Amino acid sequence: MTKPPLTVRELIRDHYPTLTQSERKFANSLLEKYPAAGLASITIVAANAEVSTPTIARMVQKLGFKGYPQFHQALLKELEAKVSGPTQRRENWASEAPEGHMLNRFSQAVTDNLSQTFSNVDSGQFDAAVRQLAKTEGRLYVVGGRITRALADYAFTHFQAIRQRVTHMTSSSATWPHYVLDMEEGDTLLLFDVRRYETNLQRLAELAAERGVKVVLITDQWASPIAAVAAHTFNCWVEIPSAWDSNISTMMLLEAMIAATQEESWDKTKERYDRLDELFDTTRLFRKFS
Amino acid sequence: MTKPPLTVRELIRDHYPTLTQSERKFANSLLEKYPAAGLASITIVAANAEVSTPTIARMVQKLGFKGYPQFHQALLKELEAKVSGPTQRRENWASEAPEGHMLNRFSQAVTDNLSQTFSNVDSGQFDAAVRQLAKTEGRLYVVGGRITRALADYAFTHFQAIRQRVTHMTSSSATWPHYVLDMEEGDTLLLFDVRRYETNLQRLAELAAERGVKVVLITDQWASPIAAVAAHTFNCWVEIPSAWDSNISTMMLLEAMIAATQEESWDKTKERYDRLDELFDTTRLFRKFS
DNA sequence: TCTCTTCTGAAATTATATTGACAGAATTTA
DNA sequence: TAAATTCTGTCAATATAATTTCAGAAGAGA
Repeated sequence: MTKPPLTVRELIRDHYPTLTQSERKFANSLLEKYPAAGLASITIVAANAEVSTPTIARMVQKLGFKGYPQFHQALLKELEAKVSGPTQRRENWASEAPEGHMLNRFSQAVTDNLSQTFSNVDSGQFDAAVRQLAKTEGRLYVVGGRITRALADYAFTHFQAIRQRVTHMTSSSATWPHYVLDMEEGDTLLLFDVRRYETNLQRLAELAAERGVKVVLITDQWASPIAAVAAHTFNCWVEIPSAWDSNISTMMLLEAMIAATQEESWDKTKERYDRLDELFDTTRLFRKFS
Repeated sequence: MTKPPLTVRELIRDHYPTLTQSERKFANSLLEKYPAAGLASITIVAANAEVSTPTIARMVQKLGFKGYPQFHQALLKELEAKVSGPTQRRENWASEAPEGHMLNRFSQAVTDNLSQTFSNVDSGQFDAAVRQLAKTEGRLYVVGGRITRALADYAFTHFQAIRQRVTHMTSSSATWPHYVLDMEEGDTLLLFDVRRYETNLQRLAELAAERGVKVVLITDQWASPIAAVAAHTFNCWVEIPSAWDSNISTMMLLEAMIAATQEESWDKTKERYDRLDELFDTTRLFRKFS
């Protein structure tokens, strides 16, 4: 039988009647700013509650802890559990595959990656990057590396539908100088670089930055060296149980950017979409969706 | 002028490029359990991240703190501010972006899609498809449509690393007959088709199936008509708050398949990977990952 | 008011945390 | 491959934290 570990909050409530005046002073101060008010050193905590350190020491022993460090640790465990708790919500959507099946291992890794990636995006940076991507006065160049070429391609296809003046720089770096020649201030370079970082891409980014082009970099959690010259950098978590890296979080961030860019300039975009639809109907390339 | 107090998370993000390997080890462990992993004593924190205490001390100084205690205090201040702030019941893994922000709406939609997709995969089908994809006796053809071309490209790049005899059929359908001419029994066709389904792709699938080629189809939740001739069909949920469809779940399934295929034939694959690595080293195209 | 009991914090003691110096390991560069 | 650089952990020193002791303060009851 596993014992249910009481939270410190509950412990305090239980022992409150037996606490002395100064001890209550501390108890109140902790409950008010829980758990932060209990996570500093005993000295600081005591000063904040305006009591002496022995008071705190005696009280945590009353609560059942061996000493202040143990009490501190208990608070920390609680906090940790709270933060990592929701991740376990994944249980719901595991498929019927057996425990160690690739599908389940994979879903776990992907969930973690997405979670990490999301919580590390700075929404200010994101908004700024989106505004940059929506700037139709300048040209938008898109480029990726060996693996991320596919993502660049995906980005290109979508951005092309949203706005004008989009260029996909082919992955053959021999042609890049021609593009650089035409780059000018106000242009944007959307660049994908995940490990193994490519020196070609770095050169390209440096040249572009020199010419006043704003570089939007999408990279992995370890950050490509290009971050040094990029106007906006985004880190995506990419680790999976495999010899290579996953690009799902990268794709997710990219799609979020596309969606936001579209929203940013919906008036202009809507018309483009309608015209595109018409064209598809005309060419009969696609079946009508039923 | 009020100073904008950067969060520790932001500080880490800003300094990440200049961090050393062990410092990143700690940075990752902290970001993973933020802020709990940084609120114990330097000794404990170091042990948890599996680095030495001086490493931590050096790093927090890099971040701009005078010493570990100052760093600890900064984390605590953040925690305190968060608890007393208005956004107390923040959604689990949403970033710090406001409620209705695109990032948060997007994360919700993506989570739902992945969840749906996962719980609708039949692990038997999955395993069977993987076995088919790992069959190196036959040739593996990969093809996608207007949007999914990028996914096909991604699949091609990875499968090419894993096995021999892989062909990416370009999206220009004019060239397809040439490929079909050479298709024979035992070959595999990995095909992506999401709405709007493309008639070209359907023709192609029918022709291939007639010739005894096993078709592995990755499509959306409404299923492309190609499912009728496919040996294995997988449905991916693709709806997001946008005028277009998301391909994150599609990508996820694809990556899971690649990972499983690689596992299936790891003995053969490992050697290919090593050789590939050597080649990259030789060409110096990529930086060594540090 | 006095005395007894209980509580509290100053100070001393002990334990632990933090930092700095250094040398070996790992990595990059020539 | 060898030299130079950078990184990383061990160890010692120093500082700080936690605990214990104890004398005085505060309150309760007579």
